[in-house]
Amino acid sequence: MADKFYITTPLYYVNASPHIGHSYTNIAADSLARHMRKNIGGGNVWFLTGTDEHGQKIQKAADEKKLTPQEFADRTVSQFKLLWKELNISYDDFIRTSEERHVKTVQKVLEILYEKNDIYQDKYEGWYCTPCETFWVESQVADQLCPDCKRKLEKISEINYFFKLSKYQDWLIKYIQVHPEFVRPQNRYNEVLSFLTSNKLNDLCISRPKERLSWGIPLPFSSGHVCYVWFDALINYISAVGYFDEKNHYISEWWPADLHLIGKDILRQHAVYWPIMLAALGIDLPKTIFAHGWWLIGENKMSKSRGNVVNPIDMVNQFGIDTYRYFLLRDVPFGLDGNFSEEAIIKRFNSDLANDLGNLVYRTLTMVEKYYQGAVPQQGKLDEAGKKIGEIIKALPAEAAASMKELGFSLALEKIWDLISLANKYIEQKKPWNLAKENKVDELKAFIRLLVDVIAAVAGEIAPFMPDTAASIKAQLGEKEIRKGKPLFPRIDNLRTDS
RNA sequence: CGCGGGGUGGAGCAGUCUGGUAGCUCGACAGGCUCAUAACCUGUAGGUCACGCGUUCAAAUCGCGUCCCCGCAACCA
Repeated sequence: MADKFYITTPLYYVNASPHIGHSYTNIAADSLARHMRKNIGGGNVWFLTGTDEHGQKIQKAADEKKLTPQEFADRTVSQFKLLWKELNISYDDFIRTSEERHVKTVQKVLEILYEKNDIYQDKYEGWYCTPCETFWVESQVADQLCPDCKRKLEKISEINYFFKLSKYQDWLIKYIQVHPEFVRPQNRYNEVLSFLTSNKLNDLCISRPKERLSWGIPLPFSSGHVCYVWFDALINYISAVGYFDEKNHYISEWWPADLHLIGKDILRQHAVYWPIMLAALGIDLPKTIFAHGWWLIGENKMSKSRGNVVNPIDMVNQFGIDTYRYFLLRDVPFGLDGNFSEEAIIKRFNSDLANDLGNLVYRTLTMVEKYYQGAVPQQGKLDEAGKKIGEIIKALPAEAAASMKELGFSLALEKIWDLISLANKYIEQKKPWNLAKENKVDELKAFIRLLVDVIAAVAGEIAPFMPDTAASIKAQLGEKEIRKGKPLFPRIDNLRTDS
């Protein structure tokens, strides 16, 4: 039974400011966390996010700004925290890989695996790509260029430590085969499985010599090395919510994670390295790793070099928090890539938020004011169409929950909007202004009350996605008397094309 | 023989696995209504489902082939 829900986002690398992609992951995670809190109780949900702060790139970036790596990281961390506040991200914990609790756990993990001989020392001779921080074996390299980035590789020879990924490859394949829910969506699952079955895993080099990199977690068994960032970073998921006891058993009230939410670019680390690390430690695996898609800017990939990176704060300032959250979760099915543009946001804003939702709330409350001086009437006898809407209201939470279970944010919102649209149609059908003229008192009362019930239900269901809007609607509905406010989403006038 | 995604009314997409009236949102046009944010409701137009061949009683959907588009340096969700 789902009596607890532990959800994580990736730890964001602090070498640059947050962008739309970071915000996408956290908004999705936040909506899910809020949804689950509603369903299983706030105390049963744990939502973790944080930052990944070690490694060469951070050290380099810090050097350029004449800061220590820690000072540099602190600056970016405050940007992330500010953004999460702006976006109403309700995380329960924020972990930084530079924190003591994390460092200690990583070192413990290293010790355990070293004692177990799953980490071994070897002389590494081969090719190293400094910008990528990646090792390559002879067979992968052509023309002394990095297979990934095509830049020149360095030939190096040094003592390093390796984690025995290869030992667990067959085990992992079997595990994934019998756990179809381990990686989602389906295409990513297929991708991982085919990668595992068609390649032989190399052991993972998990150390970096200190002379090359000092900004990292020191290996407990070698004073000359620090830990490779990915190996360090993944451990956050357990270092944040538990500890190892004297017998090296991992103790946690939250682990295993129910969901690791990630972007599609970091699937391999999460679906291959991480489960093997856990298996080697004798720790349960997370239930599901879900890799979502990317936002393309117009038709292009977002990239710093193209200079088309979208700043989430700008979007929030321009369109509002809830509009931004709604757009990201509604416009594209979770898992697929999407096209981001201001035009697309405006379109969604005007049609879904202003015309459908905002207008329904506004027109309904106006009728409550006009016909009942602001007092919401009692429920009454409904016609067939009205009864049907009543049933849909009752069924909506379960409908939305079913979609959310599959991380179908877009679908869940569609279902909510189906009700909104139905209500708008029903108004047209009942013509309340005629009921009022014809003095059909009971029918009008029951009708208006149904509309209010629709709005209340909608407010309840959109709360995980648009917390402020939901709160505003609830406030406007009031206790006994409504307190109508200004339109929730005043239309954005397209004619205004100033610069 | 590189890998992957895709080509469905003006735009964006669903449908393809499990063949059988081609659906949704936006846009356009017309009408209705007035409680409402020029909103809402109804209706209309618009598609040889990239192309060819094949399987089948029947193909957007299955098979084979062809063409075209996008991504595949780093940063990074």
